[in-house]
Amino acid sequence: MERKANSTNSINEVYWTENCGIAFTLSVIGGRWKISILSFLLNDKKLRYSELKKRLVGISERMMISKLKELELDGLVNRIVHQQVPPKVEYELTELGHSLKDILVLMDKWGENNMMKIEE
Amino acid sequence: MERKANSTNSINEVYWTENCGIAFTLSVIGGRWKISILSFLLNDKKLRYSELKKRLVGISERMMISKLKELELDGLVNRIVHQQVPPKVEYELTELGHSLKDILVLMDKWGENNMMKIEE
DNA sequence: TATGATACTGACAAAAAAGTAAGTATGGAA
DNA sequence: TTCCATACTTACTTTTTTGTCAGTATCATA
Repeated sequence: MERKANSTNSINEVYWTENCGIAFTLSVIGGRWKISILSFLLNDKKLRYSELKKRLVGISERMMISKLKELELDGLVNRIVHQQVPPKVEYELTELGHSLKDILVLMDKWGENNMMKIEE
Repeated sequence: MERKANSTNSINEVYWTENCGIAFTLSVIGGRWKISILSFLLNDKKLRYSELKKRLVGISERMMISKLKELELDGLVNRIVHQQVPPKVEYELTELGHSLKDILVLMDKWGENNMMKIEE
């Protein structure tokens, strides 16, 4: 979570995300959980925190919150808070989030088609 | 490099790459360097190890080799060895590698379009 | 006989990402 | 008055990825 601003690692990442659209896109959707979150929101339109968590098999509270927060900060998802107890918070894609649809669909197809060819 | 086969981390990754095309695709092109390597090979057709390295600003020998090896193992690049001294080794995309073109192009466009909207 | 060019290797260290476990706040229902 | 459900927090540990640095092999050429 804490990034060392001038580690070589960080310098390299910044260089590439600033100079390459693909690297930038990857920085936004990369990692273990973000694409799964985006996919579920793409299908289900709007989901409560707890509903999303149920779908994300294996995820921990910490990852849930931290990835949702990153996605929100990046403007890909909206966080809708209902003032009630117990709390109810829903998540949905923003327009920007929706604009990733083509990429996600293509990636899904490619994966489905080639999973069997590549044995990792 | 060494993965603990039954860490939760690894279990989660396996679960998602096996059950989700997108996650699988991400496992193949994710990380700091792979997409850059693929992009350069997509543009330049065929490149020597040293030529590729020059383009990959900031990369170390270790990362070069290890990422090239992974890409080769996954069947995305061909490694062409010329029997001569000093050594000459060229890398090019396979057909499978080329089939990622649409995804990479879309990702590039999306990144270029949205880089300014998202300030990280 | 030493040097140079190229494509690597390997042991180790730092950084980043992911996971664990135990909390907190709220107000209505039992 | 204690308990419950939900959406988080927080401090800490483990795992994974990335980077550093100093090698190695080959043979033609100087």
